[in-house]
Amino acid sequence: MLTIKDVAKQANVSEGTVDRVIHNRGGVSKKTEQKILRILQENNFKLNPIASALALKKKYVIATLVPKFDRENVFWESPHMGIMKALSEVESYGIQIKDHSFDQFDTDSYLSEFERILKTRPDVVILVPMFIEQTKEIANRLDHEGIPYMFLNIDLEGLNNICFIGQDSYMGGYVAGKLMCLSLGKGDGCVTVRTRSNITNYHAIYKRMEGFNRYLESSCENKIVNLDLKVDNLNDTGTVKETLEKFLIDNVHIKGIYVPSSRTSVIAECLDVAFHKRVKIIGFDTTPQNIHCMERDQIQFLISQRSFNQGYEAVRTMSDYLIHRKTPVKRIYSPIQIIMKENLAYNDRNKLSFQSENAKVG
Amino acid sequence: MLTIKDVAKQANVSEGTVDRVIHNRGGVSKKTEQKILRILQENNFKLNPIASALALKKKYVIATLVPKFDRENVFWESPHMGIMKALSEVESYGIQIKDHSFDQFDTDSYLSEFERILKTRPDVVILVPMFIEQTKEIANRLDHEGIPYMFLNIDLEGLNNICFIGQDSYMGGYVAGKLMCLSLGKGDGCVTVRTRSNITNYHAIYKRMEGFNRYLESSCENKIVNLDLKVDNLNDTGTVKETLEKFLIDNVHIKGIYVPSSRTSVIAECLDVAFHKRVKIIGFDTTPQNIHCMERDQIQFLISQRSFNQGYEAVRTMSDYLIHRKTPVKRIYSPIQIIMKENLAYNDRNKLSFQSENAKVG
DNA sequence: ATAAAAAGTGTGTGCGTACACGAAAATCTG
DNA sequence: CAGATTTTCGTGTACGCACACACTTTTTAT
Repeated sequence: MLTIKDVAKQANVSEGTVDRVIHNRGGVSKKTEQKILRILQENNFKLNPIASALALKKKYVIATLVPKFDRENVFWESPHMGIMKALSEVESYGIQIKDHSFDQFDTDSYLSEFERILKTRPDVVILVPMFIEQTKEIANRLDHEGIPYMFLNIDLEGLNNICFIGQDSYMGGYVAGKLMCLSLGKGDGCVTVRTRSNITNYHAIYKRMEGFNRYLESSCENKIVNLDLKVDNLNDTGTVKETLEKFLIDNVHIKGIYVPSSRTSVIAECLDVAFHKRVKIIGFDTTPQNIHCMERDQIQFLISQRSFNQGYEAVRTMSDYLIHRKTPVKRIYSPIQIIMKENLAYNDRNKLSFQSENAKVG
Repeated sequence: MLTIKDVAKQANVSEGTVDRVIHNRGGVSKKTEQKILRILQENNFKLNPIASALALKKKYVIATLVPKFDRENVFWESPHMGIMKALSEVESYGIQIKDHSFDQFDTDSYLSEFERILKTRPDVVILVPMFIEQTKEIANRLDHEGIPYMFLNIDLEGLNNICFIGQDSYMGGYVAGKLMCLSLGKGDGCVTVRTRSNITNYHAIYKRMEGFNRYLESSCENKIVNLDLKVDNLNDTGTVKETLEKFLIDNVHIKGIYVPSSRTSVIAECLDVAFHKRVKIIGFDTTPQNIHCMERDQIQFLISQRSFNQGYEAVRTMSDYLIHRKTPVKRIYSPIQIIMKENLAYNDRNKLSFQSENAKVG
């Protein structure tokens, strides 16, 4: 492998001059520059990224703004772990992460946590744009301050984010629709369970419903009819159970339940065995609770989005952007994974191995 | 971040001594060692992997032995690209790759290429154990020479490989069985297409058939019967078409075709439109040809295994093993991905982005 | 006291980065 | 046009951190 020293020797200049040519720092005569560039190209010179990283003592700060996770809402733990995994890989390149979290049901906490971020003046921000209006405001401020930002998991259009990493929600719903059609027979129907508490994260949920309905209308041979059931509060399992079972008793042709959110397990767990024999549940994301239900045959399909990887890639992408000035593509779509009991165990190995690594340390 | 220098200062010894404690090189009195270890632990000291990599000028050679790919058998291109992608990431750590390939229908080329590998005396070998008997011989030789080796994509039991990376073929078939059941109705049947030319790669194919049959027997409500159809030579599309269409005409209840190999497209492409309306095809791997068929609704499902990632992870795992002495887990299972037309586009982004990166350069 | 083994030190190396500084050329001043 | 000043071009080198080998000092055995 050719080194800067070698190039310098060949060009009869010093290492410093070669370095300045490589990084376009100026202060080199055109003649020398051409000569050096020629040597670089002819030998297909590549910087040794290791040595480069070591010498580069510049520090970068990435701020993250991601919803809190807790026992009830565990989904966001996974991207957060991905972020931490990526951090462990890039921190020796001078990348620091200041992670901030907010209550996904409270716009104020979203904004106030953002204010804190601004004060620390990070180099870039990775955020989950949970609320539309507030995000517009935030984006505006960031544009004004000249701080680049990327959206994680949720996509909002018309803003100047340099990148989005996440699933195409519409197609996620579309795939769910196909799976529902496959699972049901002629004359069967299904129901979409909507929760008021999820209106905050309206965009993704809405797109998932839209895609689902579109498939049912356009491509389903059996002409399956999809009804709508509103549930007020998912934490009040008693009422959920009551509402749902009453609905199922009133509508005997319903053989499928579609839950366009990651809290599918709440629906699955409140149903009695008899109903599980009758209805297939299709939902989203492989949270521990959902996995638990799936293992016990209470959930038929989950559409998963490698959320661990989303966090991981977000940080890696931003690090590349900061260190190597590599502008990312505008949208990085996560795969639409179809998870069922039989392939569940082979999913998300990255996350699992990261967990066990950390377990060893702690 | 604490450095070796800091630790040395704290412990009143030189950097060299700290280094020897960290790497257990010996030559340090117990007293000093304890003192240093205490400081390391208390401050949760971690080596700077960047500096470490730079200082370590040891070179490692990884030899790979993977089937050739060409227009007819394009599957193996994908793991090979993964290998190259990983190489680009680790070559500055002193990792070199000598890649060797063999004809997957010719045991002699397998063995002779292996002989060449042995002569170069690599530090480790990554190989696709395509032939059982010959692989036993190879494994023996490697054991004898003390060269560690790992299996890629195909698993053979009872040998001393330090690791296997690939799919659980049995479960892959099992999942295919479930998808077949979902796709067919009561009274329908399906057929498994076997090719003689694939007997070489007997193991994986066999396991896929086994898993498929097991699902049909044990868990399929509709009691779908699976027949067997042998096809001599997949390259002779005329005969394949004839055999297959005759079979389908003779067995009108057959509504599904199961192809337990990556050359699913060959079957799909030889069928006339009329048959495509009637039968659903389920196969393996997202080769360009298979993708092409799927986009045109000629293939219903593909079980995919992230083969690009298999190659990638194989090299990364071995690099970790060589550089950090990190012993890998015995089996690293790839996900069992369910691919259909609707989620096809979101699959294997890694591979695509690697392709486009290389396109820019070339 | 001397040899031998053990313990510990000092330093050059890997490679790119960036700054302080030197040299040469170009521009300006009277 | 001599001399001073600025600009342009280029050099030299300390630094980041771990590694490993040659070397010196201390301890132990003889």
